Amino acid sequence: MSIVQTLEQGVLDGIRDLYGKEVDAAQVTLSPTRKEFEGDYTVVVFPFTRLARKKPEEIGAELGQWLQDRLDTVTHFNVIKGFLNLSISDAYWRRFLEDVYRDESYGLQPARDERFMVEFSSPNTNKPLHLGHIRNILLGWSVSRLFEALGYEVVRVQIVNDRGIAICKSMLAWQKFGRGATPESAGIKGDHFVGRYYVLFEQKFREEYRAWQQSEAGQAVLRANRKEGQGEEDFFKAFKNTYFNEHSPLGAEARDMLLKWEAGEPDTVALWKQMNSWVYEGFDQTYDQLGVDFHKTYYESDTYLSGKDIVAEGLEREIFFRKDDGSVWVDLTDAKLDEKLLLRRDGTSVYMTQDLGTARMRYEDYGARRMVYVVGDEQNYHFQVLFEILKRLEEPYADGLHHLSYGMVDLPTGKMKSREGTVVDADDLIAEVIEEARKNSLERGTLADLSPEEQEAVVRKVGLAALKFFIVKVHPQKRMVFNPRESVDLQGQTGPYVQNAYVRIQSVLRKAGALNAEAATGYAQLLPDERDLIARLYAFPEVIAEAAAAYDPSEVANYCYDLAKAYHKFYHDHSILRAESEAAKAFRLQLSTAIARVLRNGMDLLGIDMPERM
RNA sequence: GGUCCCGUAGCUCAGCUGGAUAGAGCAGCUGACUUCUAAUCAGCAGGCCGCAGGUUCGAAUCCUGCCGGGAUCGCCA
Repeated sequence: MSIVQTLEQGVLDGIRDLYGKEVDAAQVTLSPTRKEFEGDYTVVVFPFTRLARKKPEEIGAELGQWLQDRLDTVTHFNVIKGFLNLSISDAYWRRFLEDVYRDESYGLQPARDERFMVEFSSPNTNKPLHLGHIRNILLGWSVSRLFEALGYEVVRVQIVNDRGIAICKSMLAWQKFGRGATPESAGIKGDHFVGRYYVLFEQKFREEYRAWQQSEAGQAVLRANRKEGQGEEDFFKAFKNTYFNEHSPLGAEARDMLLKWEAGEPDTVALWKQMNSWVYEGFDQTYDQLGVDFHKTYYESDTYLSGKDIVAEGLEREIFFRKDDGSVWVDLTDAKLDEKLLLRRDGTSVYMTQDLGTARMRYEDYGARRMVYVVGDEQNYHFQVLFEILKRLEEPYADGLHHLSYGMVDLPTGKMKSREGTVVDADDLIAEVIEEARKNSLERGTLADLSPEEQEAVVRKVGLAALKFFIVKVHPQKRMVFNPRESVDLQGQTGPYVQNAYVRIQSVLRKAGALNAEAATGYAQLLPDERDLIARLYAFPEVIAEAAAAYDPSEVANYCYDLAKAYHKFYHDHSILRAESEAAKAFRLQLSTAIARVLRNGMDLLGIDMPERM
């Protein structure tokens, strides 16, 4: 039984014994004692005043004495107002520390035979990854690591939107204007290369549209369709889609391309494969830079027709219904959701149809009864509906679905807008943070004796830590402001700050030589700072469990930061290698080793690597 | 307009299953490196926790209403 459980149980027993009353475990508030008071854990006794009919101070004193008398782990206590502060014995803490010291994988639960799927990233193939994807990827990766830490077998998947009109635009632009160029010939990363043609298409299309607006045909449409009081510019802005679909030669070509693709026309399919393969090469490089990978990639070109069988099945079971025009719907008004279209009247699927199909497909592939979708919060409603439908279909995994919804990433100047060119490119950003780390490292000169390759590895770890920590420390649900200047900061509440605590420990350990763990046993009287550090280590597994339960990596990030901060202070205030005794030195080395391990394991859950030096 | 999310220091964020005097970082000012990596530490200053009610021994935290910002609302994904 853990110390927290022991104390909780002790309080329940104590109340029963002292006052003859039963207390619900939920009424016991047990929290780490605040720094300014003496003690390790604090019980709030206010809730017991009513049933004991005594003053809080009195109850605190009686309960404290009761616990001290009966529990070996509680050595003394003090009562301030309604707060009972309990002190845990040094022996207990020392034993616990030894356990952590010996356990390489402290905090990680043993494997259990249960699969857990996490879907994240899920890019389109018409443009490179950007800052928004980075938040998505980091969240998805961390959550998958969190559940691995709980012992699940996690399957990481992405679903790539590789089809549709967007990629056809790129294909068409390349065909018309590319002159056979390749990423190699152009010296550009594949995803950026293809992205350029998408942009080029949009540019050519805009030119075409503008010319049309001035033409007789365009002006005639304007005269016939403009609304009362609508300016010419406003009209054409609103008319853009219609123009693309009904008037534009380029639009016609792009749609024609899509039809050919759907018909499986060999040349079109070959071109499509070629361009997408360029994109995937580019994505893989970016994923590699970020240190993430997937077990399985699903392609929409394989899945976009799926789900129709589920719709038919739902119709038969009268979970769905058909309207007079032939379209198929589900009525979720009794779950405070709307009616939702599942199949168009021409029998073609919509996004929801496809998602139903892929959900079942993935269950058939992996049998995961729990599944997390990491998708931006603009799709909250979509997932509410999707999950509700799957429940009504009584899919076996329906109760294990979760939409990890996250807020948009804004810039200090406002929203990212592709049209205004303010989108922060993922590759550029990664290069930038690494460059910043490199500059700082050179100034310090601490890596001078390492080989260029080793230096580079450190600089990469530091730069990426800055970027990743900056993003992952924020609660997913919140919109966040990404300040590029602050994201490359290496000081303060940052990834490198946490790394630095680890590096300091490694440096001390290198100088210490072989550790005589036996000697630590002689260190009887722990300092308050040492007790505080051990108690923090003690909380680690619980932090992981809570972060996983809340699908919230930021809890781990904040924990790591707090631990690193506490250690930095300890390091500053107390000498380790020149401790007052051999026992103290051995103990502090042991403590430092354990802290380094938890920092490394914790940051690993966030996808952040620790350098040995920096 | 309906529904959902957010609102804490100048800025970026913790704290939210109710508990002690609301915490960090950045920015500003002051100090600490011949001593284990100063990417560090210590200090100063900075707050009607959006507003107003309610519940409670106790509210940043729970409930209601309002204000401000954002997302979304049947054939885009």
